[in-house]
Amino acid sequence: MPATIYDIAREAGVSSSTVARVLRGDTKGDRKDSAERAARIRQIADNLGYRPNLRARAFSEQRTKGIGLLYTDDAWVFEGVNDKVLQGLVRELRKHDHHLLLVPVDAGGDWEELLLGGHVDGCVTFQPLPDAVRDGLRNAALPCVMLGDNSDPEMPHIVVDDVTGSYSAARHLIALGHRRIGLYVHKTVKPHCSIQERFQGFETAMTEEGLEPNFWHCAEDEMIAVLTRGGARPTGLICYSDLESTLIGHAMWQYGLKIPNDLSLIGFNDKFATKYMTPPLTTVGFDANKIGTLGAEMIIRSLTGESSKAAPAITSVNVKTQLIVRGSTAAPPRES
Amino acid sequence: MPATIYDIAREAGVSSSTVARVLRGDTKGDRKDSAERAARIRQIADNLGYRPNLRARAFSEQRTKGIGLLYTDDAWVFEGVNDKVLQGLVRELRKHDHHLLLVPVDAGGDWEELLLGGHVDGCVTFQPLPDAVRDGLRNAALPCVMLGDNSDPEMPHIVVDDVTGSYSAARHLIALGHRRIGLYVHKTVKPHCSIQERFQGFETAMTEEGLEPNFWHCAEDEMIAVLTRGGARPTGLICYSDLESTLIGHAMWQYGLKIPNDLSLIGFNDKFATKYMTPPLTTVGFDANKIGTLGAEMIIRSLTGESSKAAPAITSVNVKTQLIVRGSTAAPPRES
DNA sequence: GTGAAAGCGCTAACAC
DNA sequence: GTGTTAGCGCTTTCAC
Repeated sequence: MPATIYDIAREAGVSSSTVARVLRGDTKGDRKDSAERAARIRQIADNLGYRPNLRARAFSEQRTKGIGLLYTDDAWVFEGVNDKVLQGLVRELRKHDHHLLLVPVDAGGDWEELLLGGHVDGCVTFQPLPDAVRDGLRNAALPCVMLGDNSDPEMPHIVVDDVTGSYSAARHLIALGHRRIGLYVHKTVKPHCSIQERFQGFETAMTEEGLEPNFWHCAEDEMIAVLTRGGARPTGLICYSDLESTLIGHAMWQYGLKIPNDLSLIGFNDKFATKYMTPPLTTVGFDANKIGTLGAEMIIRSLTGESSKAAPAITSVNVKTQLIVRGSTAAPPRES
Repeated sequence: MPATIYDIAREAGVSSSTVARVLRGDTKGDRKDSAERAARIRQIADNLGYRPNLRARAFSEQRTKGIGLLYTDDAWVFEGVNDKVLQGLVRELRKHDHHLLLVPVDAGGDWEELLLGGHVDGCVTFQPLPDAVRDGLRNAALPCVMLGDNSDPEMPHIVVDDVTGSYSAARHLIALGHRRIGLYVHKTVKPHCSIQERFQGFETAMTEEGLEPNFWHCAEDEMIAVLTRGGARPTGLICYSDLESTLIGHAMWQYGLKIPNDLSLIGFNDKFATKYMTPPLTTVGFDANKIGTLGAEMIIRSLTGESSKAAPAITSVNVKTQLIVRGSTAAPPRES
């Protein structure tokens, strides 16, 4: 049975409130006798191996210091760059004495009791939330920060500067001499802001040059069929993420086509493995860890409700992207 | 202000315990008046949007239904196959009405208060724990299950059948005609059971054939130097994980050497991307999701303390491996 | 600076 | 089957 403040109080011959205050460090140490008493209390606490009971504290303070990470798609959370986001998020939350809970919120997730029962003080999301969840959070007035998603204009969010990212990717291909360039999104990626914005940057670059912004949102087979047909096939392809790049790169290899000779390929996210692809992948990177760190700060801030002060709550952050040129892009093949 | 059982009790004109009982479903419904009253209570609870306060419940029940995932190395948790383990773990825990907390336990993790303060009922680990953490858990009598690690013989664990996995990998290479075969572990991988056991299976296969079980535990540069020297270099390499395979495969490509023509390569873990490598990687796979699922069941069981009954507590599970033969292995080059 | 006491919302033991 | 009551261990007020 772990020691409580009462055990300490009894042994020290003081009241429990004194113990609580001392252990909280809420004592000035003006008077000499007080300081001595405080030292003794601390000593006793130490001897007894005292740890504050966090369940009791949570009950009393009416908060758990827990943040829920809400998600519907397992693969999306752990694959790709989101692992880095998650790392940054957890670490930063711990610094602020908070912790992260993994909460699937889809059909089988059984999220209602957990979230609305007050087991978390706030949430963070990686993906657009199901409507039911969003309404639930709103009713419960649970603060929420969206990471890599701005599907709900009322919620604070952190997104990647997708427009600039895809713009620079397209520009890179154009500079190499490509004219038939496409943007490819796998059909399993649900429509959301990132797709739109990556298209927008791409489109801008293309129309600046009077080129057609080809767009595909389909299964890989379909995309591959387009890439392997003769004649006016694309010579450059910007992929929505490194996943598409992997699939396409692999298919090209199967068809005996070379990257970058036959097709220049650009990915998105710069996940770890892409620099070891054959050839290493040119990709649009960004500081994923920072997204997590910033996200943690934002949710913590909205918990403490600093928004009411002079500084208004930060509601939108845009993380810069950077094109990382590696071996998967080159001048297009000569027209034969 | 959310409704409590007292609000419901007042409105229904009954006591709070009756409300609690009814909402818990702990009522037989024998008597007619009771059933009616129960229905009315449920109705009122519904109208008031009642949710049980989990903080209060946790305080009262002296448990949070939270399980901590303890780790020291961020990359290790989220990279590789552990993402699948994690998915299985979270989902299964949710089925049992528990949830998962991510808890870094290294120097900056600040884990003590969280774990020893009773904010979790048990733990799961992916890696050997720092001694301080292990002692802390033991003192606090916190149940713990180790996943993919058996460094502490006193703790229940789930491991992969590494011996058989590496044995079959070696056997595969031998059958293809290889004689100079090595096992490679990256130097960043700390010595632990998996390394030993993968070596053991490998060694057994090699000595059965009177071959030398070459072993390297070093940086990739060093390994690559060995692989690219002339003469008696290895023709087959079994890698500790898919990471090593990726690094080595990439280096071979840089040196203009072909896989599998110049070197047969085998990975471990069968992570998603390996089947899209060029060439697709032959690898030792296993059901990572199942490890998570089983792990969840084990920790839940140890929480409810079923071990005291007739069935003894399960303390060790071995997950089967399977060699997945793809394009990265072939007959060795002819001796020139 | 200190102590007494109320309260957080639920569970569980007990008397009716 | 129902109501009463006593905790759970902390925080927070309010006298002193």
